Amino acid sequence: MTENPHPHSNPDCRAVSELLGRVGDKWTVLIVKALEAKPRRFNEMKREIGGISQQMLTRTLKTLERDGMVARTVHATVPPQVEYALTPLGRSLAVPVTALADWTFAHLPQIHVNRAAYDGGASASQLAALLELRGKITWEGDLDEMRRDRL
Amino acid sequence: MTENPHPHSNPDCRAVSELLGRVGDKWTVLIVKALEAKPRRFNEMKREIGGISQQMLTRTLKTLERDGMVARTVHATVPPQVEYALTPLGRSLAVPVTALADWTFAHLPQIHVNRAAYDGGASASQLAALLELRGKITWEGDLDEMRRDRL
DNA sequence: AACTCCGGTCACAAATATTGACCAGCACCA
DNA sequence: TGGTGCTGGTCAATATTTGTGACCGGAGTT
Repeated sequence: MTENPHPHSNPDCRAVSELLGRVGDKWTVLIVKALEAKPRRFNEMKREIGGISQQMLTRTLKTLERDGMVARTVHATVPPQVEYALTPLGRSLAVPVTALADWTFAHLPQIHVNRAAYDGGASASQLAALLELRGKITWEGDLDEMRRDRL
Repeated sequence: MTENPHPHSNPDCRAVSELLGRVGDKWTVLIVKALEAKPRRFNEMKREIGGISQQMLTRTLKTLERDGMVARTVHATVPPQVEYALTPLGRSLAVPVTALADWTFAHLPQIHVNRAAYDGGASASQLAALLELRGKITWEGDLDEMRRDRL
């Protein structure tokens, strides 16, 4: 309590952690990654990301817009198209976010093996063998279901 | 639809996004950052991070352990001490996570200005001026309260 | 004897995420 | 002329996650 000479002690932690919660958010990362390539329209992103609900997409985009990372442009065309693009700030965010996404992608198989091993050593070796053979998980959902059953 | 030559198209997206949800999680980031410096014990972390409930700390640590990023060691001493440390995988995760945390810390003031500006241009300029003068927000909670009032 | 710290777990309440329906306008197709 | 689908959303209800406070046993402290 009386001691906090740590580099990231309480006062900063609070504000940083709040922002981290948004910036490191699952959907935020995916949206930033998507917009990094090129600006997109609403449903275009929805389709590409896949698995995101309209509401979450709307909400996350609105938050990102508020934070000044995404610019929202309404083209008053026949069917009103709304284009989302990364601002300079958003583009600077894309750097660490991309790093995180790349790490995630690179270590995904390893983590699935770890999970299987943790959940029950029984079939873990088999799964590990499978992974060795295939180099990558064929359909990640299968593994997820397996672990859910065990939990 | 018929076109998805994108580097991160749907099938992978699902698995990646699930993992991103954990890896980019607010508490995960803070825990990894804390453990990056040195291994810690349970209540030690709880005190240092501050604002995390026991349950969330337990839960997050358990998840990290399952994913093989954190090693849990129980010292069967007089009061059983539990030490958490980053595994090699965890340490490799610390790299992008640190990058994200650093970005967050660096751009925190800017984002607070953006938010204030978005919420109501009225006091935004004043806030911006304040920020210019101080170089950093004195107490972030104040700004948060302001924006909450507006929403 | 009463209190506190250790590392949790449990049940419950509150916040948050996701689902699915719906909206209005226009285009395409038959 | 009516059915279908696309545009970018909003809304209510529900599922999931997160946070709260109490409790646990054992040991040391006062």
